[in-house]
Amino acid sequence: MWYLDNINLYDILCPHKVKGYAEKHFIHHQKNDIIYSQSSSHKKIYLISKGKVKVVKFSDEGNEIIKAILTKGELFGEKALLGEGGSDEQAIAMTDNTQLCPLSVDKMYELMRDNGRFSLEISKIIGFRLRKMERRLERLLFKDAKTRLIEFIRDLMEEQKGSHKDLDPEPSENGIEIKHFYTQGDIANLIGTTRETVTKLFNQFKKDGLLEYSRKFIIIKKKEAFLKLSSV
Amino acid sequence: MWYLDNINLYDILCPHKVKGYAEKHFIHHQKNDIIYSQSSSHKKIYLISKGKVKVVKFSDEGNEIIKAILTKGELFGEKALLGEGGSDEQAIAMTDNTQLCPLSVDKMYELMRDNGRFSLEISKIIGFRLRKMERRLERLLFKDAKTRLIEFIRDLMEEQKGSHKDLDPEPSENGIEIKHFYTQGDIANLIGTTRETVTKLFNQFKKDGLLEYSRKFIIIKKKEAFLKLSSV
DNA sequence: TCTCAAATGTGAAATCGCACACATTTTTTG
DNA sequence: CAAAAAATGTGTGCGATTTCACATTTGAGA
Repeated sequence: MWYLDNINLYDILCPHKVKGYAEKHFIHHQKNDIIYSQSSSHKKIYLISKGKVKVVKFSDEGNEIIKAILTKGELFGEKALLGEGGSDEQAIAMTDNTQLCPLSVDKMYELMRDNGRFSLEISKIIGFRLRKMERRLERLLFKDAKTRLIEFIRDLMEEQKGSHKDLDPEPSENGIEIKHFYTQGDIANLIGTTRETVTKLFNQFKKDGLLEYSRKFIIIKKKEAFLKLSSV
Repeated sequence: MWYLDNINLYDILCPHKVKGYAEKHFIHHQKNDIIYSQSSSHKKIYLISKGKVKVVKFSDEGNEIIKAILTKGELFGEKALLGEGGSDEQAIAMTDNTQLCPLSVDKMYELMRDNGRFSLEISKIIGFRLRKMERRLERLLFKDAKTRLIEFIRDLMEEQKGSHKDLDPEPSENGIEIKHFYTQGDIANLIGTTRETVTKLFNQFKKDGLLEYSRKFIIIKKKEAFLKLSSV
């Protein structure tokens, strides 16, 4: 009962919404809008109700590191809970008509104080994020670029299988179709390599008849053979 | 008031301890004892009251990845809160006479439900861990091994400055003395390089008169020059 | 105090994937 | 629909690290 993996914050925030957080309190953003950058000392946490959001950080040298790409039902800006000293993290809307439910840190504290279930869910969300980060780090440390790409795709596959249990995730006709919204550059960033390397790997896979790549879909033709390519 | 960076869970757990968690409920471990490995389906969270604990994960190939090295006042095993599906993480005592205060997940939930302040602190602890992980990842992505080592040492320096405000962290006599308990192998693991590379870098630094290295101490001779070595 | 395993030191050879420099294709936007 | 901007495709040289193979030192435990 408490051990649910799929958290739905809407359920928890619903009563909160009712108590005066009507529709008009949602905020909307267009593609590439900056929702916040740390410099503007933001003190809000956001729950995504529509669209996609990219949380990034720019290193001193101007490199972009993608911390997370989030969609409906997910939460970001939770670092505001930690108080000052945050890095210059930015949140950017990736789609038009991105709809967010903003919560001030103070409101957040209030909710956490009053609602045990809510606090727990927040802890879990941050915990899951930590776990994901650890996986990313682990791969970066021990696997080569090819393996990292394969595991990234495998994760995509499993996430998709998890979220739409109703949909058949495996139309045996053409292979396994994975819907996605990453550019090769994004993928490169997430797995810690260069865009060029990702491109070359995808084309290698394609040439070997293992998968098809397009902007919106990855189709795994030969799952077993593909997964087996990972080093060790 | 809520924005305290240094969290002391003892303050929060004290009432809890009083309510029946007397001294006898602490558990003790000797060096290299395995406190838990995920396989044993542990359902506990631990607060360290004495000693040091290393949380590691072994990858499929048997490589060790150090997730965290923790000391008094810090908390681990919090992934138990997330429910099943954890990786095969292990926690190992690094020192003799390591003293821990174990809390069952259920007790934890109970505490979190009843005590808003407590929940918040837990969220913050996990949040700080996440932030640290992100820093580690960022460095790994964009900095070379030398820079990573320098920044690792700088972090050590700052942590030490932060925790003992009473102690003078800078005996101008010889330089800045940093107490530590890492082997070069540990450091290599934490910054994502090989032990050999760390050795060579330390010796390079020593040769250049920038620092002294020993098992227990690192002494920064020329802080400015040393920090300036990092690439950009 | 002696022993032995763990930690540290060092060099030579091998290499992954990055950086760079473009060409081509696709998508967005006015 | 045309023009500009993003995203993708591809080759080449190079360089920071890894790997491997040992030597030496340290310190914990018996």
